[in-house]
Amino acid sequence: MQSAPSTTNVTSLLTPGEVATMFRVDPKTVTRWANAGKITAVRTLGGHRRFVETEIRGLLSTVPAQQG
Amino acid sequence: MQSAPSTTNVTSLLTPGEVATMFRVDPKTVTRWANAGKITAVRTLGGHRRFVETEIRGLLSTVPAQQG
DNA sequence: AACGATTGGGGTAATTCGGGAC
DNA sequence: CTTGTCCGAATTACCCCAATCG
Repeated sequence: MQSAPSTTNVTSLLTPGEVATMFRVDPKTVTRWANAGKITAVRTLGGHRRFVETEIRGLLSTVPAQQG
Repeated sequence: MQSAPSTTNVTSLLTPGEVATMFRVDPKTVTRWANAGKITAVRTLGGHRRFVETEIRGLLSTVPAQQG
């Protein structure tokens, strides 16, 4: 149980394209998931979406074997 | 371009149709293999399956040795 | 202010899912 | 025992173009 800092939040955000690549789907599909509330989306000031890496990786279950 | 996050999972995934074409079988058959646990399947948030390319390639040929 | 690339939104075709039977 | 096809429904992919991102 490591306590994180207070004011600094080191949350890695992924772009729709990144998430789309991880799931092998179209970026538009990731947008659909966000609209459906299936994934948490952080909106930029311009309206673009950013996704929490930890959440995405958590959704990417089954832990496929590492290539190599 | 955004960036090249090293933390991003670089696992290549294939669609049922892709795997079906590689094995020269019906996509439905690939689904049966996944249901039987014969192959690892990663599900999208919509329920569609994605298969690990390395796993499929390994199944296609037991030993991907160099071939004339 | 300008540039290249990505994203968002809407709409339609293609693919995939799930079950049951032969 | 395994595979391919049928049906209905859901999900996904690709088309357009304007806006946003870095």
